[in-house]
Amino acid sequence: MKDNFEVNIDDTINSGQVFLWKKFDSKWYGINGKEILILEDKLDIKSKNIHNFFRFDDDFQKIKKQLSKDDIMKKAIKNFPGMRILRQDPFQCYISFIVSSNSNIPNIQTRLQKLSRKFGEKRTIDDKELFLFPKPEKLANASITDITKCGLGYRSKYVKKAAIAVSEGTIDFSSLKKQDYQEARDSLCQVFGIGKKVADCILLFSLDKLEAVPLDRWVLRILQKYYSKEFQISTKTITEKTYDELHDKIVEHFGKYAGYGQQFLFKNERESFDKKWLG
DNA sequence: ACCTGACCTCGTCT
DNA sequence: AAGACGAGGTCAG
Repeated sequence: MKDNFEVNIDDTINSGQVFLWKKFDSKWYGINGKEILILEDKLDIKSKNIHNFFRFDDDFQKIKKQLSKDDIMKKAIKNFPGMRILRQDPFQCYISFIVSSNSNIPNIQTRLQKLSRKFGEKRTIDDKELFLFPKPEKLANASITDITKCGLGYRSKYVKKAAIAVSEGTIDFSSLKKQDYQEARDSLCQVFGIGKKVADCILLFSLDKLEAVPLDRWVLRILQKYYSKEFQISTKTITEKTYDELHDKIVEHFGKYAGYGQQFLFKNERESFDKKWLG
């Protein structure tokens, strides 16, 4: 029996992994692909969807214990002990992070909301109008002009091409899940608009690759601030090469659940700067 | 191989 | 109130 009470829903949703969530009164309403999830203060872990989404199949205590290699990480875990990594719908996750590049959370959220409203199916639940995430075919057939209307800017062509790759079967998420981390990442990086960072987000948040560690501006800043000796960080900008070198060092230090670790550090640091989450 | 600049858009700050 | 700034990167040269 897993510790349902230990999950902190607010911290989990507001940790930059999901964007299509909104709180009405005390309930969270969220879109996960073609599902709508509604969360109250207690999670119904008997629900297959909830069990899967919150990764109750992970041994969370063991993961936290394995990650606790140093004081910085211990403190981050202690501050947000109920934050989990979610297992998202892969296509939604894939598009979400393609759209995230060179942007911020409020902007990402707006873009995804507009995309869903324009291209997703409408559902009415509890008097609320919600839109499912668009299907791959729908985005693949959309015009660049219409996608651009959702505020994606130069990312519009990334989204269209990426959606085509999925609808044509060039990208197949169930195969990627079966591949190992490196192999799956290489496949994702073939897609126009996906670099290593975005690939790592997709792998960690939807394809069960817990050793994926997205190295973004924040994580870099965190590593420079607290781990500069540990990981011998010299450069300020991430290049193709330094990305992989750093990643290897991180996995070596934190182990195979390093992705969870990244999430704790990210959440902890951003909270200390009082950055905005979902609005 | 590496490095640098450009890039759409929008919320936020001044 | 208008204008500048920068944000969970990626691509092209």
